[in-house]
Amino acid sequence: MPSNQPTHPEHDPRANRLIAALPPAARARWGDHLEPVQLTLGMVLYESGSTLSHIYFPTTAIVSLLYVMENGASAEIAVVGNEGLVGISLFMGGESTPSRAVVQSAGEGFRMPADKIKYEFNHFGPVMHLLLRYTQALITQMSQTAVCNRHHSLDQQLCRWLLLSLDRLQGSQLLMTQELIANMLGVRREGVTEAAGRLQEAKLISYARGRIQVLDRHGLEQRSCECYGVVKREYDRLLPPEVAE
Amino acid sequence: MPSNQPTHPEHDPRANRLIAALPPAARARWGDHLEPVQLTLGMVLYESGSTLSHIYFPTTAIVSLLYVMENGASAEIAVVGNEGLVGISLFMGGESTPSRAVVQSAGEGFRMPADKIKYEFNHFGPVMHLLLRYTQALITQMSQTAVCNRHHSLDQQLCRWLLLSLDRLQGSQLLMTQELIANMLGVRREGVTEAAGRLQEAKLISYARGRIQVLDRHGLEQRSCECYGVVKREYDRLLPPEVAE
DNA sequence: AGCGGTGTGTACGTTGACGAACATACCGAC
DNA sequence: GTCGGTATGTTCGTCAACGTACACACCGCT
Repeated sequence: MPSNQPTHPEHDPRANRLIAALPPAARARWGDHLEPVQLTLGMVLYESGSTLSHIYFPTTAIVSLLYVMENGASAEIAVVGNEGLVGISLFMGGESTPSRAVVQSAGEGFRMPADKIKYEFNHFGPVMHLLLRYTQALITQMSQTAVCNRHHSLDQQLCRWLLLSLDRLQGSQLLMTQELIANMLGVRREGVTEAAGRLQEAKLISYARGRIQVLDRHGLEQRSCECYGVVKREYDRLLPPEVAE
Repeated sequence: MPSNQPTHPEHDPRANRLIAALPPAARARWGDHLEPVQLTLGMVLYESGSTLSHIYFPTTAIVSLLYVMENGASAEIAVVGNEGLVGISLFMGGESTPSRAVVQSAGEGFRMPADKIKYEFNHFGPVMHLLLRYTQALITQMSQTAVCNRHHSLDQQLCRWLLLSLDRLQGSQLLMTQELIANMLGVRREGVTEAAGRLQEAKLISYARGRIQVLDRHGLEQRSCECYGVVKREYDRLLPPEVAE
């Protein structure tokens, strides 16, 4: 199936909104250091506690930051797509985090060596400020995940999660088994089956064997909790479509 | 009771570990701009969406970052004491956040005007790096709150919360009603009563009318989930007792 | 055509937290 | 000492999610 897979025919870094928002001078500088990468389903970009070698900028892929507990259960902390980057700890100074980054939806992206991004961060104010604003948006997403885990029903959380994923993809289709979604949300697979069944019955989605088609995006937003909106608005506020140069 | 209340007889900024970790030159510079403040129970340091005028450095007080939902229910995102600061969005660039900062345990602290901290952050590398490392530790706490909300029992969460609070205070006593704890954890007050009753029965704590005495800290750690340890280790790793100058 | 693996659906009892309602206990002020 | 407010304790039915177990459906392979 090499037809519909965009096997990087001149893969453009600007497909990542963070890179697109860079000042032209910075984008020109980065060109040399950005390496296109295929991000395959399940690929681990970094492991809990490991020192990162690269920072990743997804374009068509989606990456989950998740924490894996001692007993093996997991919970998603945040999701990163073409609006962001994976590996903030490199420029935040910690070099590693207690979480893991896993490719949740296969696709492409770019990566940049650790030393290069650190140099950029430390020597160019506009780059630094852009990355920090993104980090603040990410913090909001993490916070809201905590709130959502505490107060909202599985149905609401599933809606939120579908919407967050949808925003980071082109089109209205997700390739994602219920098992995988359950791992992300940190719930039972059966629970996802039931919740998804209810959404399907309400004609909001239709799915079959790992292929979820969103039929009524507005309906999903209605059924979702406020968390989705809070996160979305904060990303829009902190990372406007075009960042002034 | 003016005897045991340290009504700032030469209140030392270095009681805040972040300030203590500053290079001497920076600490000297900051002296002029740090204003001692009394932080009273329930005081709101910033409100969701509001632009911050100051950044706060608690010394003996504890501040909760919490999100208040549309229906009024709340959930704590993170807790800040003498190891940190309140108002990261000032230097992260967002100016505001969707959360609220409330004084959870009365005490003292210092504050610094917004423009001063921004200037320090942007012009002095060591200051910037210290603040960013702190921010990463805070991110870990937020992430772990999300995980804990998903997977752990109220008993475990209460232990985690007591330990986190204890680490940010001197002594082994907390002044905190069960009602307040319930608001922080985002659970029912009755649930806290029951969980606290179990802890009391196990001789780990004793409390009476808003006064919680921790009797067996080690026991609390045993009963807590892994989340407490993960957060603690990450703070220790990112903010060592003395930061090299 | 048959087979095995993967993904999904359904059922059952259990449980931890919920919402609501109410009972007690303590403290300080008058 | 009484009173009122605040803090804590207890109960009861409800419910969403859990753990477990198993049935079915679909896909690609030989």
